[in-house]
Amino acid sequence: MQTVFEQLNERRKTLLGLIVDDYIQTAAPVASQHLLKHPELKVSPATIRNDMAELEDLGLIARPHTSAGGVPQDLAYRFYVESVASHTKAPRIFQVLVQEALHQDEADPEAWAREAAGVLSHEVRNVGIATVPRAFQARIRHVQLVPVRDVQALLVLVMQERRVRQQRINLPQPFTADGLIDLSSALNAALADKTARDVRAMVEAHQADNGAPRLIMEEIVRLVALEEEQEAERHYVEGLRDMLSQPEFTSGDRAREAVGLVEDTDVIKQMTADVPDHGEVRVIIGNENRQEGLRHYSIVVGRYGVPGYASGTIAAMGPTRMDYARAISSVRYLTSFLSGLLDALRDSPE
Amino acid sequence: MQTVFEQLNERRKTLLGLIVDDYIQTAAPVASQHLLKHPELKVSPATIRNDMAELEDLGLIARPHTSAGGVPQDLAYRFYVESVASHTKAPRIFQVLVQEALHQDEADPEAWAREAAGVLSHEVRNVGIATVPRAFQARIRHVQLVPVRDVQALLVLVMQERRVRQQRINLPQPFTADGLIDLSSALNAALADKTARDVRAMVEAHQADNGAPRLIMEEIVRLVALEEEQEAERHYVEGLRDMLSQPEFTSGDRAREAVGLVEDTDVIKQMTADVPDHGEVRVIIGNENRQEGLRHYSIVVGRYGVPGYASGTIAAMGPTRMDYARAISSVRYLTSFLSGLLDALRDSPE
DNA sequence: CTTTAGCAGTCGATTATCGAGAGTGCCAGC
DNA sequence: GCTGGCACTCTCGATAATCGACTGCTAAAG
Repeated sequence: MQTVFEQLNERRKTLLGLIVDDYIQTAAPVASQHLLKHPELKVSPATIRNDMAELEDLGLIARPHTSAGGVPQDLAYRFYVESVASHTKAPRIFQVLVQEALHQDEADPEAWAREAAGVLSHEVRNVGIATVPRAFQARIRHVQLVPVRDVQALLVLVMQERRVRQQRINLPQPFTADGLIDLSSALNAALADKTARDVRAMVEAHQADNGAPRLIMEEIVRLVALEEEQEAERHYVEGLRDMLSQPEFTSGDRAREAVGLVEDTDVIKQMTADVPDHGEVRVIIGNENRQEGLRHYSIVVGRYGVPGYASGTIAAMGPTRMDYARAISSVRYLTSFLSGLLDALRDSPE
Repeated sequence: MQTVFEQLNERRKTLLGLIVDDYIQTAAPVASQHLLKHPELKVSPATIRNDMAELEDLGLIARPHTSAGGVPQDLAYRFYVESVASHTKAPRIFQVLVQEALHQDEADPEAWAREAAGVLSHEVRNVGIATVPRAFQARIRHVQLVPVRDVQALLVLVMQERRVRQQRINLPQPFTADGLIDLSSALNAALADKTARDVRAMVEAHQADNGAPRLIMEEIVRLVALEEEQEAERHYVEGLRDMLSQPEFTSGDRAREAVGLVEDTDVIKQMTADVPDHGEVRVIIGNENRQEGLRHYSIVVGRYGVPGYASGTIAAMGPTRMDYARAISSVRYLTSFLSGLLDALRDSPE
């Protein structure tokens, strides 16, 4: 793949970059005459036409019809992302915006994710997605049973990285409020700092036991396991409206298709399932997507978090003709900023 | 307004009903010849044309152009809703569907709302909206402080109708886990069965006090008050995709407009703000909407709940040409079913 | 071998025209 | 008040024509 780009001389590389730039901005096939406006190109339109014919042969651009301008193909975007877009920095204004949006909810990772998705979608004028950070190995920090009624209680789990998970459970026998508090204390002593695996081992060690504690511990195992599973990732999706204002969605059919994709939680979940390492930003362009339906979309996805502790995902989704420079820099900035927040959360006093 | 309908003789009334019926199904202007298929009308097409001219004069139907069929206006839908649509019963299949969907989450009003919105949207092939039930006068059932870290805790409030509200709060001084449990017990003893007003009075009575308890109680007041306020209603919105499959949204612009409306939480909140009494179902048609943007939409909204105890809202939203009979019967069935669930929740053993 | 100039040719988009078909409005008669 | 009949109107789809934008190619120059 890389060899394709190596076949290009310098002029053709800059030409390709300019074509992608133009197309990203105008959404219209780029004509050779139009490219003359760029001062970098000190050649005649005929030369440009020759070069474009070459780019077409290499599969980098295509033409909607015989006498039309060039439209970048997935491969051209890949080139653009590798050579141009990755070196951009997020604009200062965006940085300030992020800081203001996220410093409001001091220590609430759930709110961070929501805000991040919103800010990102606005910035890239496409869909923004963020998952709530999830622990690598979920460890229990605190357990509490809150009475709801005598045979039902609310099980509140506070995880090591301060995420809170709650679940109503039915009790096998009535409990008084005091009884539950005692039970909570006992559970706490036994379970603090334990992982799902630990708890499961404890449950199995006491096969003979039954009654309330066992039932509750099984529920705890289930919740902690959920915490560890990919499927359980809570995510926020914002800015469908922004994406639909892009010219590729003027047709009603395309717009409807996009709504279907975004409303389908499976699609979103898969999108955030296979993410790069911390700090890295991955760009998935058009056909590189595994999912059929995303063939005309690109995704810029990054992971934030603290290695070995907790991590979440930030992604921008839009048509393949999206502003990669902006998307990549925005996602990168958001991941590093959120990582900082998470890190501070971890280091904060016990 | 009622007088307009009184000017119509029986035949014209059934004619109007049939026109609305047809238009709801086909989304195309209804021609006089097409109406002949209905056996109820034992007259010639010419007579029908005369009658339709009359309906047009009264503003009940309009024609897109001089030689086109009739399109019902808001007023005609109003007539249709009053005279026809209100008497329909929800089909058995739908009832079973609702029962299955809602019996899964035994005693979780939050989940009920989510499921209800989804089921409704599917049934009416439009957007379904449901709010989580909210107490009339929020009463505290139980208070619990769960340690998160030494200067931060999770305040969990269980309300009288078993809704759970949680909020992280910062503590003015470090607390141990045991200290928080003691504090929780004290708070519980003092606050069980109290309303926001009660708590506020207690706070004011102890002006001199300060420190943790006072701070926490102020937070409790805020939360309980939120519980009582309209703005705090959590709601679920489902089925945008279904609505966009309606023919009025084939144009990209219309589709985009709809997405904007649904993504705008303000619009949804206003929609569920002014609701009818328990058991009643209100239909708001086109221009009857207060909000400019909803001029071409209708909303079928109902309240469920137990009077004097708690209530929530169920609504279907779609283009004015929506299946009112189906929407009204579905909303009515859902409200009564959810009311039953809530009632059972209240009567359940302490 | 690369670049340039010029020109013919291609294709999409827009506009115009036309005919068919659907459906109404109205008039005259029952 | 209802009906039959007929002329008129308007939309919709197909076809054709024109315009303009751009390219591809060829041949000459660097």
